[in-house]
Amino acid sequence: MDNIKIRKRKQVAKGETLLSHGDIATYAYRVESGCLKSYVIDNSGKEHILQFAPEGWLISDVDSFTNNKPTVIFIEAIENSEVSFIGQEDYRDFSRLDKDVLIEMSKKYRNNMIATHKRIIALLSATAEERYVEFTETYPTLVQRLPLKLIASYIGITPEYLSDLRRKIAKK
Amino acid sequence: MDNIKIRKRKQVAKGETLLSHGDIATYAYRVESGCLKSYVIDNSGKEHILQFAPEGWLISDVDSFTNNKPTVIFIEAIENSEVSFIGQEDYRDFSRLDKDVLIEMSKKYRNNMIATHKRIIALLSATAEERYVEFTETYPTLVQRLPLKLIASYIGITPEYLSDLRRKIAKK
DNA sequence: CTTAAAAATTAAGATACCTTAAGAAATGCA
DNA sequence: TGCATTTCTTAAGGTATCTTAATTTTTAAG
Repeated sequence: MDNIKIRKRKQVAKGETLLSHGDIATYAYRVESGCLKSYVIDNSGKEHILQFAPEGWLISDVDSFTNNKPTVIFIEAIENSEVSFIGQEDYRDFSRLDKDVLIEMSKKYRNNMIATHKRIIALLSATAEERYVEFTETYPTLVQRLPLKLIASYIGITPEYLSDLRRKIAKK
Repeated sequence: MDNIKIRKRKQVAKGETLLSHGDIATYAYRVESGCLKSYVIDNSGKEHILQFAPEGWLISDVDSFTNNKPTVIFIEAIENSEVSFIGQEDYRDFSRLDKDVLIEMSKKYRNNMIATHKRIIALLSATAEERYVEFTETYPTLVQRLPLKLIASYIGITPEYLSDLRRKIAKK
C-alpha cells in the first residue's frame, strides 16, 4: 500500500481536518512530513486519540475506506504536514493487484494487527502509569515531539492525571 | 488461512491449555466445535480475555506465530472443543502462496484489524456499561453461551461490577 | 522583545470501578 | 435426586482516575 505509483500530494496546515465523523474515507494518507492524528469524540464530547502518524506512516479509517461506509473518526494535522493520497479505487479489487503488492499489503495489515493487539493488552491489563512508561519506550521520538496532552489522550487518561503520574515517577 | 488443506485435528477438553506464556506459537488453531479463549495475566495475577473463538474462528498469537518469538498470552478451551492445526511452515514465505490464498489472508487480517480498532475505540471512549451493551449486541450468541465472568473479563471489568451494572440496566 | 495563546502543573473534591467477603442460585456429575 | 462446584449477586469500604478551576510555564506570532 506504499510505493506503488506517483501520487497526488498536498500541504496540510496544523489544525486542518482531512476526515470527519460521518464522511466516507475516500482516501488513505501517507504522511510525507509532519504528523497527523486520528481520534474519536465520545458521548460527553471528549477526544480520544487512536493513532499518531508521523513521516512514513499511513493513516485512514480502514473500515470506511474499505467498505465505503461513514466513518466515526476524525483525521487532523497536528503539525504542518505534507501528505500523499491513496485512492479507494486501487484497492477495491484485490485480484487486480500484483502479487508483490498483495504481499506487502498483507504484511502491513499483519503488522498493524500485531501492534493493535499490543495496545489492547495494555489497555486491559496495565495501569495508567505502566501505559505511559510503555509509550515513552515504544515511541521515544514522539514523546519529544508531541504535547503531553495528546499522549495522555492516546493512553486513555486526562492530561492532569498524566501530570500527577510524571511527578510521582520523577520522585523515584 | 482457512480452507487450504486437510489438517490434523484434535479434541481439547474444557480447561485444557494449548499455548502458555513463554511458549512459541507453533500453531494457529481453527475451532471446529466448542469454544476457546486467549488471555493475558497481569502483574497482579488477574486474567484479561483477548479473544473468544467459537466454531469457525481462528485463534493464535499472530506475533509469536509469525515472528517465532515467545508469546505473552495463553490459549485455553472453555468448552470441550475440537480444533485443527495450522502450522507456521505454510506462512513463512508469502511468495510461495497462491494469489487467492494471499487475498483470503489479506482480507482476514484486514477484518481482524477493523474489529480490533473497534475494540480500542470502545476501551478508550465508552463506559463499562456501554461496552457491556455493545458486547451483547455484537455477540448475542456468546452472551447466551458464556459465563458472565468471562464477558466481564473481555470488556475489562470485574464480575462483581458487571453484576451491579446488570441490575442497574434491568431497573430501567 | 512583547504579548497572546497553548500547554503543563497543582490541588481539592467527586465518581467509576475495584476488593473483599459472604450468601444465593445454577450447573454438572455421581 | 443429591451434593459439590461453579457462577452470580449483594454490600461495604477503598483506590485509581476524573472534574473543575486556578496558577505557572512554555510556545509562537507579530
